[in-house]
Amino acid sequence: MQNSEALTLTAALLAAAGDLTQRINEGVVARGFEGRPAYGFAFTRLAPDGATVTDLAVHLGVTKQAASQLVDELARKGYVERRPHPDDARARLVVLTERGWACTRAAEEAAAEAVRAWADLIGEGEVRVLRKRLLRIAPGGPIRPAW
Amino acid sequence: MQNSEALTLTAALLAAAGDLTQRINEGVVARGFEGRPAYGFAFTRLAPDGATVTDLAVHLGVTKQAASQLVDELARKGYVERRPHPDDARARLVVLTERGWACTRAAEEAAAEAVRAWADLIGEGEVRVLRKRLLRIAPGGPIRPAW
DNA sequence: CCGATTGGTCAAGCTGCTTGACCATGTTCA
DNA sequence: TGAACATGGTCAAGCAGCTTGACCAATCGG
Repeated sequence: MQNSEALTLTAALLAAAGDLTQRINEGVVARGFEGRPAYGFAFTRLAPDGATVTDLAVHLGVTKQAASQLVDELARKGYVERRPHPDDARARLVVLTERGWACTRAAEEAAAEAVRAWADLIGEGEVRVLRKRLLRIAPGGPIRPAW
Repeated sequence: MQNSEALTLTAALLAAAGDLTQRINEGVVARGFEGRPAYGFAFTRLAPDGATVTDLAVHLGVTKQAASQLVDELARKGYVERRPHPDDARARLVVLTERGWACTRAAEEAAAEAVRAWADLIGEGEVRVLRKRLLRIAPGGPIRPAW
């Protein structure tokens, strides 16, 4: 492989990720929620049964202070609540509110819609393959701004 | 496709892009250059014959002020020079210095090395396919932080 | 040849992150 | 048991990298 092709691949990855992220956010906003892209990725961690700020920080690849600020923001907008942790009095469990669930569903819808546009370009099967390869390559990579 | 899979795909894209970007930057630093990931993407635009600040801004998806600041930074570190533009006295042509070329080559090497690690995981052919699909999907997407 | 456009910079401000300090609770082990 | 250390969380301050706004010089278009 020629050298510059590797940089091209990186640029293409960034472009694809940025494109998708942007479309999802626009879709969420269009559905009546205010937010920035980070919300969706936070939701995927909070979704099942909630998580602690530290959990969230690890998932997003930021400091716990940054995660705490994000939670503040989400709470201020009514998407999440901080509850006492059942097992550990130091910790607080961050859980989605009803509105938070609604926003999560909106994000999933918007994401599915954006991906559908890709499927029209390269086929649904190829999209699935793409996803599979990527998960294989960077399983635990940071879900963060790339630069 | 189930809804949440679309968000997973996005996360995987971000993770892969972030992973690769990080590795490249580390590789460049390890080769004795100081820099941040944006440099590499700037270089790909400046590489052949230079470019104007506005060109660079479009390529990176930022304002021309931001691009100008980046050029300041690159110039301060000796990677680029601002020259008068041959055809347009308003414009200035930003060109790579010898050190800039060296850093560009280092970035390409580091990128190739990082991608090689992927080839070990999914095969070189698959990497090529991946690149092809991505270029098809988001040809002119913004080369920018995703959120 | 004059108004509108384009390339570029300066200045100020803001957002989202970081580092550092700190407190409360939990865990470990002599 | 209790002293030392580890862990979850917040508050505060600072900073990097971007934005908006204002402006100047050069070019283009009628």
